[in-house]
Amino acid sequence: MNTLDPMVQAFILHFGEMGSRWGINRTVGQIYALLYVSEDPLNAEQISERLGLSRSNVSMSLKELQSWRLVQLQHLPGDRKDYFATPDDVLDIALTLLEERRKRELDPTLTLLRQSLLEEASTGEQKHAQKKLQEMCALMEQVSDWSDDLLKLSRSDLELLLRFGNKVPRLLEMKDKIAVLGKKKGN
Amino acid sequence: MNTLDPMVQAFILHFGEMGSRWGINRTVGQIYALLYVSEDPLNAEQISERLGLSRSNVSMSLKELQSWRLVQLQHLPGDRKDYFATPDDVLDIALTLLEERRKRELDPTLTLLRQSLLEEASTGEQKHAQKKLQEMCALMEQVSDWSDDLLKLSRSDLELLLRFGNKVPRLLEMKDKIAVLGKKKGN
DNA sequence: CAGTAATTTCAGTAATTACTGAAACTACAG
DNA sequence: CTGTAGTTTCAGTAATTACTGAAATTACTG
Repeated sequence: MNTLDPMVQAFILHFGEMGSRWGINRTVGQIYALLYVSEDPLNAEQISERLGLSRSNVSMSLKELQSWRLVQLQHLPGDRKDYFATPDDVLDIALTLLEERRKRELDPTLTLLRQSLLEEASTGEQKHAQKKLQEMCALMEQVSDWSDDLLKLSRSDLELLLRFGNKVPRLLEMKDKIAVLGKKKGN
Repeated sequence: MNTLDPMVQAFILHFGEMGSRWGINRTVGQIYALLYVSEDPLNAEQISERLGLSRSNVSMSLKELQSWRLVQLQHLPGDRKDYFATPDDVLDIALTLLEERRKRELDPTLTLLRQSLLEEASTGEQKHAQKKLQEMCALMEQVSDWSDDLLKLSRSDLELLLRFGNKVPRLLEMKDKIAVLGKKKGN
C-alpha cells in the first residue's frame, strides 16, 4: 500500500473496515474507495499494487463490485487491460445501492412471507404467527413500493425531493390537499 | 429445535440465513424471528430449547438484540426469570432499525468525511479526492437529515406518508407549490 | 497457429467470526 | 450467612469467510 496520500489512505482503510457492516468485505470496500477517489480508471494490477492485495483477490473483488453495479469496466485505446472506475454521480451510486440492497435484503424475505401467507392456519398459535407475518409483509411491501417509485423519479425531481426532504414535516401540513391524491388509488 | 409449526420454522430459518446480509448473525436472526411470532414473551431457556442453541449463546445474542433495541426485557409476576419480547408495532420496529442502521453504517463514515474535509489539499490529485469526498459527504448529510426528520414525525403523519408514499411522483407534480416551502429554509 | 499478455478459477491456508461448556458472578430466599 | 436459581463471562474450539499462488483459460498479435 505505497505512496497514497494520508487523507486518501485513511478513507480507503475506513471503507475497508466499514465493509463488513455494509455487507461487503474489507478488500471490496477498499477497492471501491480507491476507485471512487481516483481521477482516472485503474487496472487490476494498479489496484493490487496500491492496496497490497493479491492479483486474484482483486479480480474476485472487482467481479463482486460489478455484480453490485458499483464499478464500470472501461478500455483505453491501444491497451488490452481492463480498467475500472466508479460512476461519477454520487446520487446515481446511492440509487444503485438502494436498488441492490432491496434486491438482496428485502426481496427474498418478501417472497417467503407471501408464500407463508398462502397457507391455511388452524391452531390459535398459527393464526397469531400468520397475523404477525402479514403485518411484516404489508410494511415491507410499502417500503418496497416506495423505493421502486423513488428509483423511477427523474433526476431533477429526485434532487428536489432530497433538497427540501428534510422539511418533510412541513410537507405534511399540506396533507388535506395531498390526501385527495392518495385516495385516487384507493387504499 | 422441537415442535415448531412448519411455517414458523421456515420463517425462523429464513431469518437466520438472512442474518448475515443484515449485519447480524444466524443465531441473532433466529431468536428475533422466534420472539417476533411468539404470542407471549419467552425466557432464555425456552429460546435455547426451541432453537437448539446453547444457553450462553442465547444470552449473548439477546444482549446484541437489546443493543439494537429490537427486543424488550420484561418480568412476569412471581417469576425471577428474564422474559423477552419484540415491540409489537412493525412500524416502530422499522424506525428503530432505520435509526440503528444509520448510527452504525452512516455516522462513522460521516464523521471521517467531515474530518477529512477540514484538511488542506495541495496537489491536484488531493484536490480531486477531496472534491469527491465532499460530494459523498453532502449526500450522506442529506440522507441523514432525511431520516432524522422521518424519525420525528408523528405516527399518523408517518402512516400517511407511507400510505400514499408510492405516489411520490404525483406529489412532485405539485412542486411549484412545494418549492415555496423549500425556499423558506434557503438552500 | 504459436506465443504472450491478461484474467479467472480453485484448492489450500489464513484470518475472522460464531458457539460452547465450565466457571464466575448476581441477587434473592430461607 | 448459605444455598439456589438465574445470568454472564470467557477461554477454547468449531464453522465460516477471506485470501493467496499456481494452474487453467481467454483473447489477442505477429
